[in-house]
Amino acid sequence: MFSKACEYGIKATLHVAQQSSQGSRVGLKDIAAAIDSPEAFTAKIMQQLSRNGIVDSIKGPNGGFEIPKDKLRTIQLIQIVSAIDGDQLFYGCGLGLKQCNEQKPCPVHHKFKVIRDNLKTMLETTSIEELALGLSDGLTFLKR
Amino acid sequence: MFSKACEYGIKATLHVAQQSSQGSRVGLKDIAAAIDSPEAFTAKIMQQLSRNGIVDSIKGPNGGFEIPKDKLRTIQLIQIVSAIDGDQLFYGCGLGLKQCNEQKPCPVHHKFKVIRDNLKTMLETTSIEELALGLSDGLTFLKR
DNA sequence: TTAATAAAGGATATTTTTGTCCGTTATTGT
DNA sequence: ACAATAACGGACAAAAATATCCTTTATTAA
Repeated sequence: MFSKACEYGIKATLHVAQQSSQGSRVGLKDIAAAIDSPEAFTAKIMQQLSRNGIVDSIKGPNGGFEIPKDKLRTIQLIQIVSAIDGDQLFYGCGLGLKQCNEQKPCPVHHKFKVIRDNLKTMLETTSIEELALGLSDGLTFLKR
Repeated sequence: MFSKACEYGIKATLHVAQQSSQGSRVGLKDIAAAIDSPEAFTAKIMQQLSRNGIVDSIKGPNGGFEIPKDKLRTIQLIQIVSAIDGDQLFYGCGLGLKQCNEQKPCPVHHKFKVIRDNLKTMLETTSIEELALGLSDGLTFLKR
């Protein structure tokens, strides 16, 4: 469904969000440990998230990554997915046709549209904040 | 969503199905042309489909691939996807966790389950036959 | 101002996916 | 039997995704 990079990106963002909601800034090592991901690769993904304005990055001692508390509520899952994997998943043809639309649909076009629209809506309406809450409450997990 | 191999596999199967419903057997060249795919790579995929009993393959002159008419109705999309991409898409964790279930769910577990179940049901209930019909009727297309 | 810290970024390596090439095997018609 | 046909299968090649390494840049505190 999502690329490995995107999976890491979502998990990393959620960890940063959860820590930010507690007022803590987190470093790369901490993130990689929390989500069980390769550190250097995760660094690349954090750069993408930072460039896309999803997390703030601070250099130097006591630096790290954070998300301002008032911003938590405004970030939806789809922003992370779009930033890392693009939006081919939502708009591209399920069978990979260059052009596929209502006028000239592939055989699965209509059936797929329903699924993709559901997925897109779910990602659009799911905030980082609500998911981070589940982590804080110990109801959900980022590794294992 | 699906791998390129799987996209080719679905398109190839549908082309074979459509031709089989007209009583014609089709060769590799014909398939690759019909679905606009690399011939040699498509050959590998046809082998997988053949080994998995999704298409029959016949060697020698006038050989090629076909699906017995009475079998068309019984093949669902999910068989092709499972044969080529496996069922990680339906059962694996959306964030790539090794273990992710009701007891120890990832943050998107519940929201994802809905989407994946919808997808799985759609693939389980969509037959090759009905999709091939759309092709025969000129309502849907395998390339462009 | 220097040393330490931590992210940024460029270069490189590894693995997986996608794609190609070519000899082998089975089948058919002559 | 023989030549032609077409799928099979193994080896190889290219591209993309994943992952690592190392130097540079910014920031902080002593």
